[in-house]
Amino acid sequence: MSISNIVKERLARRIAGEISLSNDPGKTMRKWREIFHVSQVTLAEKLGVSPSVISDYESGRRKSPGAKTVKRFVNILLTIDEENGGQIISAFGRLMGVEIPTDIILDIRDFASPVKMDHFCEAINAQPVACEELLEQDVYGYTIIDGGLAMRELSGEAFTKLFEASVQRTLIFTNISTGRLPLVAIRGSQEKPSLIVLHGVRKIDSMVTELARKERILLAVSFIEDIESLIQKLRKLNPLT
Amino acid sequence: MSISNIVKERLARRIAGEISLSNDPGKTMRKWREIFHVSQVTLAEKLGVSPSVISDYESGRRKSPGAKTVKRFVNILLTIDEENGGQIISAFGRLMGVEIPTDIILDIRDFASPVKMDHFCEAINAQPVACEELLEQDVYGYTIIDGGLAMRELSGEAFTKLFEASVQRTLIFTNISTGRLPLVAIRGSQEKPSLIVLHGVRKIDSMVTELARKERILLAVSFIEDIESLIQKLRKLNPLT
DNA sequence: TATATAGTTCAACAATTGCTGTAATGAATA
DNA sequence: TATTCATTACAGCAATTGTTGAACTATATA
Repeated sequence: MSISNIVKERLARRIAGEISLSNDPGKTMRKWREIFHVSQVTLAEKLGVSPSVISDYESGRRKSPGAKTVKRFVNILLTIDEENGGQIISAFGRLMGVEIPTDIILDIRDFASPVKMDHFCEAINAQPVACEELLEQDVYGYTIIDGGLAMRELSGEAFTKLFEASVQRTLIFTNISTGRLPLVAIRGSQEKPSLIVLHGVRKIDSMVTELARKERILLAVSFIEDIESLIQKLRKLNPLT
Repeated sequence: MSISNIVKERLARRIAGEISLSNDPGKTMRKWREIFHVSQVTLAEKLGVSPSVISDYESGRRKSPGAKTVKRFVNILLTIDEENGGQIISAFGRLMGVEIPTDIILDIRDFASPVKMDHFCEAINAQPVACEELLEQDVYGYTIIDGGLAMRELSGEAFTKLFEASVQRTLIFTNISTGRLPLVAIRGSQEKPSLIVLHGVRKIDSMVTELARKERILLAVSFIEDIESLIQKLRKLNPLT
């Protein structure tokens, strides 16, 4: 069994588990479909059903998909990703050594080609607040984290793993008040993200900007309205085709 | 969120995932019900349904349980275990740091009170082949591993974790040919099981017995017919009540 | 502005689930 | 051996799923 197959199976189990245990399985299915950047139409095609089926699930008209449906759904998503080179599977693979609950990950993506940090920040209405001199450099992907959940559930070890998986990438923390915790956690990490974006901060802390400067990480604060728009804007940035 | 709650949620996700992705969800449900030592009648009671419902799933008359059913099923199993002190949850918790696929674990149990190794061996028709002088000592539980799967899927790190989680317990490897790999993997581990049972070995290797002697682990070979009987016999050993 | 593309909503209907209750089987034990 | 206890098997019924297909709403884009 190849390493990527192991990652694939673990990811499959996690997605299936998350759907089955969700209070709103349809919403969770949508989340995963969107993480895999598959349209309802394409998904329906591959499943051999009409698009309305997918919509009915996601909108909650069908509330409790059967095990068979969940299985087919998960397998198709993973197959589609494999056909496209397995980018999403491998992005998750990097996070797998330590068990990071998938529900803290709101989105994850590798770019088709590098994106300049200033372009990235612009896209999500983010103001740099430390290490602005790095704005010309590139990032190769991003991970959006539910900061509140992460604060509560992630161990130090898991944080380290998250940073290691984010080299040359952007880490976006939503749902946080000051941004202290992630920046304290990062202190002294060997491997770390190139760009950290905070979203939903109430007040920007001088301690936080100082830490970012010490670690030489470009820190930015996004003023985009809500998390939904944040995800949408980034999806449109540098698509595969 | 307490540590045991995190373990509980991870375990829930895994079980739910395993059921949904299984080719035979009913069979997987039965497996987990049995690991938690719950009868169909008790489970049905807690779920507020008739026992035939459980039977219909497990026998395959209902082939594809809905997400809601899976969720209720998993939650009830975990709740029942919590009411009994959470022994199974914590047994799995010890295995959680490294992601060990749950399907390599055929059964896992902590005893209500210590069991002498010779009594343990007798119950499963096992002949000691190394360190027989330890037969008077106690074990506090056991884990049955699908050896074939473990060989193929477990990393060295995961093996170490498995041994660490098995201190003062018995590790039973089924489905193996020589038993070399687990005993090589154990070499030099700080923490290790007290008793290793091999089941299904074709020929017993002098290298294997030597390794066991060096590590001072009682090694035994079980001649019980099949894995099913092995599981059954052990279930009857030193039950909770 | 026409024309894709993505998604929603819903009527309709067969198949299956989710459930009860009862009868039957089997195994363990007083 | 009679009596539990655990499980199976199944008839039967309401609710829901799984499915199609058509009509409809956005939102881009040529």
